[in-house]
Amino acid sequence: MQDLINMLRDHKIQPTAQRLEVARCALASEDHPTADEVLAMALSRCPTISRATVYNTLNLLAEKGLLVRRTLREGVTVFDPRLEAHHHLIDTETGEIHDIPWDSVVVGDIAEHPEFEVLDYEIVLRGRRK
Amino acid sequence: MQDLINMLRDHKIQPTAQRLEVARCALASEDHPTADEVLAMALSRCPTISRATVYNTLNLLAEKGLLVRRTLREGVTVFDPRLEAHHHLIDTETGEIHDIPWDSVVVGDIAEHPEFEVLDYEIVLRGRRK
DNA sequence: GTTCGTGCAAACGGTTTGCAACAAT
DNA sequence: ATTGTTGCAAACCGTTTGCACGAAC
Repeated sequence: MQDLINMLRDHKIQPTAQRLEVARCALASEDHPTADEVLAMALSRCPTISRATVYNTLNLLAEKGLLVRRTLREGVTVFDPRLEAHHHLIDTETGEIHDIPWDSVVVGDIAEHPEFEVLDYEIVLRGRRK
Repeated sequence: MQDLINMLRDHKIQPTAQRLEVARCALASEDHPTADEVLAMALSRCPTISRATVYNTLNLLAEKGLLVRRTLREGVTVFDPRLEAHHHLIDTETGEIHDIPWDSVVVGDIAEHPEFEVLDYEIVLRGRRK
């Protein structure tokens, strides 16, 4: 708890009750929650929190580098608390997003592109439960 | 033109004027247009076409396998007429999406995942013009 | 008392849907 | 006559924004 407060302070975010709750839910999540899913989680402990505050806070956390916004699902933005590079596997049946360690996919070489300098890449795998 | 009609017929799509125009715009596109971008293109030749028809037709074409819906941009679905496997490079400055040949990225090995059978994967590269 | 964060409601943008008019067979 | 397609408008859903109230320094 105190850790959370310090983490927010370190990133120049004033720790309020609502922000702490949003951060707690989003940063601890093993999933890749949408804003509405974070709202649902947060409401149980913080029954007056509003959708706007959740959106504002998630965007603030993303802006300050504590979360990453990702476009892995159609129509919604999901928030990813894992900051280390990794890939994603999307369950084709349920839509669930799972993290894949960076090293579990060996990318040999990315051919020089004549016009672009490649800064970053990410692999999206799709699969189904065995 | 006749080719287009046949292509639609082959996929059990009744070729109407509007559908031909949407197909023409979307399938010939080098870009990865959004529905609204297709609408804008289609309107010049087919001035009465409606947004609903464009959406319906694009979804129909995707359903029948002539187009692929992709979630490469936040908030919008883009339509991709390239059916062969390929990757994508997103210009971090402009947001433009470019196709990357499948072979230009050598993926060595995807580690066996204990719980999932990987059916498919795709690489999203991000970069900027040199 | 000023600054900043909150909550509500309205607005917004992309997308889907219900429905009445309309072809086409 | 039946079937399927169009265009409009309304609805929908995720997200952002304007604004007044309220808390904290």
